[in-house]
Amino acid sequence: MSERRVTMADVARRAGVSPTTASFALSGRTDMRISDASRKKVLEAARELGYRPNVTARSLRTKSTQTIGFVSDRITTTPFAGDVIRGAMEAARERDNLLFITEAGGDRDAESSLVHALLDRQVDAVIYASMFTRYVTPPKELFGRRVVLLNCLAPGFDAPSVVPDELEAGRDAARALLAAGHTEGIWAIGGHQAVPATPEGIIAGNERMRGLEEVLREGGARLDGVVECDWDTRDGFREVSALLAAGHRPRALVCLTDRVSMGAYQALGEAGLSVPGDVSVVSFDDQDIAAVLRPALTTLKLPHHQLGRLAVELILRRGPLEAVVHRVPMPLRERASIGAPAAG
Amino acid sequence: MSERRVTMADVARRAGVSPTTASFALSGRTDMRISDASRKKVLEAARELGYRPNVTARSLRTKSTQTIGFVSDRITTTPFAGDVIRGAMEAARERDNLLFITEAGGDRDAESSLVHALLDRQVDAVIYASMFTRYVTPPKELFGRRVVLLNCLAPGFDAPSVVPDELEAGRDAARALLAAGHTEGIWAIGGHQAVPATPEGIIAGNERMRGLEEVLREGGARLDGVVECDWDTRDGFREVSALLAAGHRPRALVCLTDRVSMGAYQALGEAGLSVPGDVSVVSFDDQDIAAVLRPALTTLKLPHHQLGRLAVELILRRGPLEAVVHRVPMPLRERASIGAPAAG
DNA sequence: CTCCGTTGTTAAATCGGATTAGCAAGTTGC
DNA sequence: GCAACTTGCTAATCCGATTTAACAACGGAG
Repeated sequence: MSERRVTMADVARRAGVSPTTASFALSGRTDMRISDASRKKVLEAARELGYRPNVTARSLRTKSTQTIGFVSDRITTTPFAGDVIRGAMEAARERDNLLFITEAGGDRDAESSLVHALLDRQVDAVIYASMFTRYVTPPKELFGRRVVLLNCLAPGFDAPSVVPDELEAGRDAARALLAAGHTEGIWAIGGHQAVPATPEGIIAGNERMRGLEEVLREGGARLDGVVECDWDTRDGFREVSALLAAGHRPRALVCLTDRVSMGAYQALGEAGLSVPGDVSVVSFDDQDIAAVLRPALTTLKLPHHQLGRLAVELILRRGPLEAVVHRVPMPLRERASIGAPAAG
Repeated sequence: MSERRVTMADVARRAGVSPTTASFALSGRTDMRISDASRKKVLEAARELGYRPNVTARSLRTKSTQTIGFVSDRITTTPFAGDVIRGAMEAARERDNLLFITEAGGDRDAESSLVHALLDRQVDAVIYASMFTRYVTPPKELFGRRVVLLNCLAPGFDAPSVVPDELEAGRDAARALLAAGHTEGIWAIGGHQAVPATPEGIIAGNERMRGLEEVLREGGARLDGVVECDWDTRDGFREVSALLAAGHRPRALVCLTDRVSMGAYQALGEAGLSVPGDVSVVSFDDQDIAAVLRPALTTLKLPHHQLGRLAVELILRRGPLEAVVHRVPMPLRERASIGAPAAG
C-alpha cells in the first residue's frame, strides 16, 4: 500500500545510535541499560519522523500479533451481532488489539477453513461465538489453542464460556409481574422448551422458564399455561390468536422473545385488547423493536455488549484461561407493557 | 498460540531439497525451473506434515498481507452493519483474504487511531464505510492509500465509491404506486430532504424524492404533500397522526424508511384505517421489521450485501482504483402493503 | 576437446523488528 | 596499580518466508 514507511533503522540513523539501542529505547524496556540521553534522542527522532512500528515484522519475532480472531456461525441475524462485536472491539482497542471478524454460516468446512486462515495469520487467540446460546463442538483446529466460547457451551472443551444469565432473567421476569400484582391468568408464550425447529431455545428457553416458574411459585402465583412456538413474530401472532379464540382471557403474557411479543401485540390488537390495560406483557432480549412498539415493551435485555467485552477481557488477561462459565446479568428494561391486573 | 508450527524448512528437509526449491515448488511459480520430481516430493512432504504457510512471515517479504481493513462510523445501528460486513467477508474469503473490522463511533481521533492500527498491520487496502449515505472526509492517513468508500461520497478524495442507487429506487416506488392505479392522494412522509437532526437523509432522502417526483409527474400523478420528519418510528407515528387529525385522507403513503412506515402503521391503526384497504404504503430499506409487519411492507431494499461485496471486489481487482461512483440497484420487495386506491 | 547455453538447484540476502552475546570505557575495591 | 564490576552500547542472529545471484552438470556446436 504505497510509499515506504519509516523503519526503526531510519530512526536509529537519525538519532545516531544503533538499531539495537533504538529498539530498546522505543520498547522502554528497563532490563537493558540505555542512558537517558540516548533514550531521549531516539524518542525525539521517532517523533520527528512519525515512526510507527511494523506490527507484522514484530510479530514474526515475538509470536504475538496483538490480533484476535472472531468466528461465529452468523453475524447477520438480529438477536446478536453488532453489539457483541462492538463490545469485543472496544475492549480490544483499549489494549491495542484488533479483531478479525469471520462468519462460517454454520458450515463445518467453512468453519475449519476460517480457523486455518486465522491461525495462518498467527492470531493470539480465537473467540468462538454462537448467535444463540447453545451447545457447540468447536472445530478440532481449535483444540489446545487460546479460545473463549461466546454465547455457547462446549462440555469437555477446555475453555471458558461467556453466556447471559438466563436463569436469573427468568426470575426477574416473574418478579416484575409479581410486583405489579399479577398472581393469576399468567401465560408463557414460546416456552417451555422450544420446539425442535428452534434449537436456539434449548438453553435460553429452558432457563428462562425455570427461573420464571421458581419465583412465581415462591410468590404464590400460578402459571395458567405454556404455549410452545417458534421464536418469531408469525408464530407469536398465530399462537396468541389461537389462545384468545379458544376463549382464554390471560391477564399477563410472558413472551420468550421480543419477536414473539410483537406477534402477541398484533394478535391482542386485532382482538381489541389493550396492553397493558387488559393484558400485561413481559419479554426477553430487548431488540430494537422493543422500544418502538406501542406501548413500549418491558423486557430483559440480552447483554450483548458486555458479552463481547468480557470475552476479550478474559483473553487479554495474562496466564492460562480457566474453563469456567461466566454468566452476565440481563438487566430489566422497564417500559410500559406491564400494568396492574385487569379487574376480574 | 502454542505448539511449534511446521515451517517451510521442515518441509524442505523432509523432501530432501533446499528451502529455496521448496518455496518455488509450493508457490507453483513457473519462472523458476523445478523438476517435476522435486515438485512432487515437496508437495508430498508438505501434505504429510500438514504444512501451512505463515502469512505473517510471508507478508514481511512480499508486502501483501491478504488482509483488508474495514473502518466504519458505527456498525451497530440497524440499517447497515451485518449484511454489509457479511457481503464483504464472503467476497474476501473467495480470494483468501480476511477483514479487520473496526468502528470509530464518529470520533475523528478514534478514526485516525484505528487507521493507524490497521496500517501498522500492513493491510493491503481499507474500506471506509458510513452507515448512512452521506458526504465524508476520510482521515488524512488514508490519502494516497488503496481505499474504497462504502455508502459514502468524498468529492476530491481519489477513490471509488459504492452506494445504493437511491434515485432509481425513488422512481421504482413511484412506478409501483402508478401500477396499482394511484394518481392522487399521495403523501411522502420523511422527505423532502431530511431535517438537520437527520443528516443521514441528505443524500438518500433527496434522491429518493427526486426519483419519486420525476416518475409521478411523468405518470400524470400528483404528490399531495410532503411531510418532513426524523427517520424513526416515533416521528412517523406523530406526523401521520397529525396528518390525519388535520383532516387529510391520504390514499397512499410513501414512507422514506421502514421505521417511518412502522410509525405510520401505528397511526393508521389507531385511526381505524386499514392497510392497504384504505391506505397503501410503500417504503424504503427493507429492514427486518418490513417482513413481519401486518400487512407485510412493500419496500425498496437497501442492497447491503451487494454493497459490501462490490467494495471488496473492487479492491481485489488488479491495478489502480478509479475514482468512480458505483451505484448498486435497490430491488423492490413486493409484499402486501400496496393495493388499489380506495374509492373516493 | 573446448566453449557456450540450458536446466535444476542452492547459498545468501532481504523484509523490519526483537533478542542474545559480547565489547569498550569507566568505577570500585584492596 | 591492577583485577573485578558496572554501565552503555552494538554486532550478529533469529523469526519464516521470498527472491536474487550464482553455481554445478549436461548437451550440442564448432
